[in-house]
Amino acid sequence: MEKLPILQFEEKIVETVKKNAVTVLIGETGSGKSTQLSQILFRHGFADSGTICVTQPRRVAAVSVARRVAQEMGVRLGEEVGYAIRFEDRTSTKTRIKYLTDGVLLRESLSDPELSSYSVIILDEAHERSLNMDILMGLVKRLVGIRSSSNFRVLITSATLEGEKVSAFFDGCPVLNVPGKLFPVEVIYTDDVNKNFVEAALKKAIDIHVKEPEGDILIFMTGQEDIERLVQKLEDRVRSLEEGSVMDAVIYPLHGSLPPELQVRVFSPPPKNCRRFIVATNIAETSLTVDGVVYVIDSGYVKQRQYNPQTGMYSLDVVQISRVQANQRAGRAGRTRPGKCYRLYPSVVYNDDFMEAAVPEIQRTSLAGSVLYLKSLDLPGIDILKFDFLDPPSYASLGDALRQLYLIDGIDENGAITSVGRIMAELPLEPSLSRTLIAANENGTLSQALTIAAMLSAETSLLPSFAKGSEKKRKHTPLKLPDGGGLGDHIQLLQIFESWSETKYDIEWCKEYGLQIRGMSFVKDVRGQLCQLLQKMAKCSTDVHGSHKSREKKMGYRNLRKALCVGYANQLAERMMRHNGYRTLGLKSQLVQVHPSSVLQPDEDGMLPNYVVYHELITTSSPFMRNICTVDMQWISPILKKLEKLDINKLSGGFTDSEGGIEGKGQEGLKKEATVEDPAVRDSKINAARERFLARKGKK
DNA sequence: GAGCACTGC
Repeated sequence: MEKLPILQFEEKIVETVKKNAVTVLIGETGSGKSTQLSQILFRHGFADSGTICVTQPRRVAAVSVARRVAQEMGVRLGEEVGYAIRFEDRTSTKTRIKYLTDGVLLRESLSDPELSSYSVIILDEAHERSLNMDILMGLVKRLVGIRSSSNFRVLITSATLEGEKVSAFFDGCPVLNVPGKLFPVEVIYTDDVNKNFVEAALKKAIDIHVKEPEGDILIFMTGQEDIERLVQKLEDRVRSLEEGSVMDAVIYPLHGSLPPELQVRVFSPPPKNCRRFIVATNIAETSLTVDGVVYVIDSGYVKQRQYNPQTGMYSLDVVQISRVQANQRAGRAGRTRPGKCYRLYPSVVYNDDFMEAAVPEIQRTSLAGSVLYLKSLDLPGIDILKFDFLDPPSYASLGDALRQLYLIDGIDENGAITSVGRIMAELPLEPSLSRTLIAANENGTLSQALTIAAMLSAETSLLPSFAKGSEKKRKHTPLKLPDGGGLGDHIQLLQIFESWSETKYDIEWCKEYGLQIRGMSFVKDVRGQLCQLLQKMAKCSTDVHGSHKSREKKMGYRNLRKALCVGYANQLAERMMRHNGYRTLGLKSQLVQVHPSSVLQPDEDGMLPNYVVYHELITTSSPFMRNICTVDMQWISPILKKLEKLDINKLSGGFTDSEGGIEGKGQEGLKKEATVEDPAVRDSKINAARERFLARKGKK
């Protein structure tokens, strides 16, 4: 085997790590950092006083890299080299090198805040900036100070463009560069800003197909819709080109909601003399690697989910990619031989408009869970509002998290974590669902609530075939699923799982009802894990098996919905007097609709229920509530009272040093947010850039 | 009458 580039730097790496508590390593794709770094340190005795731990952003990566390292070291997987991912721990007391997902490491720090079993922590692929990774970086930075007397070492690997920033965060620690083994990729820009990237991609792809030698083409689009459109157009055009003038072609869509058996098609080699067109989302950027790609076409866009802490609303927007992402996409063309990347945007857009890196998840998501988690760690002298993050979230976002947590009893009016909050933090669920479980345990409906929590955790992977157009293609229409009995989507989810469990988890049953088997077995696993955790925590007072099932059903699942109402205290809505629109009940009232996917139906008078709780707000074509459960008016009055008493300055307790508490800081928070989160600001920025570009072009 | 990008505990 050819020597991996990183091995030439072995001495340099060892020397640097010996002298420094923290080292940043910039390693391009193919440098071998994920498999070699741990082995290098192992060879030089860094595992003598503890385990070397390496985090990976994805489960499959943790497993496959561990397997590879075990093989290279000639040991059995699970012994000297092991891995730990959710539902699966293949480590033993012998383990010296341990691969795990960042989520698992974060959970471990709950029971061992100093992560004392590890002599070295390697945070791999830190530039992906997942929420877990950002919190880990903050925690690890603190550990470096606390464990300074020991030989505790930290390595952080990142992409080229972000390394210096990470180094600055770790007090200017050294940065090592390790080249990759990629082939050169020629980058070709367009002269114009393309209004329609589907058309532009079509033209470019056909152009390559006709003019360029063999090699597969990978095209980056934003989502299922534009992928299907482009695939259709490509098929039409390719068919019209046939009759011997060009080579054959096959066209594959590739995105997350594609059933797994269609996803894996891209891994089987193409027929001879046949060019493959793979039209993909950013799933092909990092998660899946397609061999044989020589040409990449990059639309320059990606679909991103963002959270607005002012309104509690999520939206899914098409946004410009970052330079890091653009380079990652280009790199996909150079894995097997020199390649070409066609960017469907001009170089000035790349240079002047693209952000260096994507907005990190910590600035795009609700922080209730993370804030609760950090509070539960009881870090002495650490105020969550002053926590040292690589990119701090806005004050608005932190304030929103505190408000949410207060309303569901996770923290008290002074912002201190409650005993309920501690239990919530132990559960691998969002706070609203863990609070629901606790309430359900108190009113005898825990078993059903567990099922709902598990179903919601897997929700997107359950109903794949509900997508547009697939109705017609399917051979038989699936049997009709339970409908929640007029009580809403949570009850429907419960009924679906219960029906399945009555068949003893029969796979055929899932097929008949059009449910994804993988999704359903994931639900079963999650439910099992939650049961175990709760039984361990409570010792006596849990009833995870549910002896009151039939009684609950007769009562219209009253206690269960009551428990949901407690957990979703921050997600209440009231129907408007004369129509079926709703207004959310909270600090900022929003006008929202029931999402069309809901099972909730109007009654004989054409009216929807008066009061509901919802799982999330999402703006697509307009603002919607997704996953809705009916509740009674009398359950919500205590919540409304609590809402009146809410004092955000008290909640953010201790954060009143100079500017009069979090409200005073709020403005700063808002401003900051506008630059990273507000779509309107982003759009005007794109337009301005477009104008700048056109003006420049006009001068020539 | 509308539609979910991608991960993870």
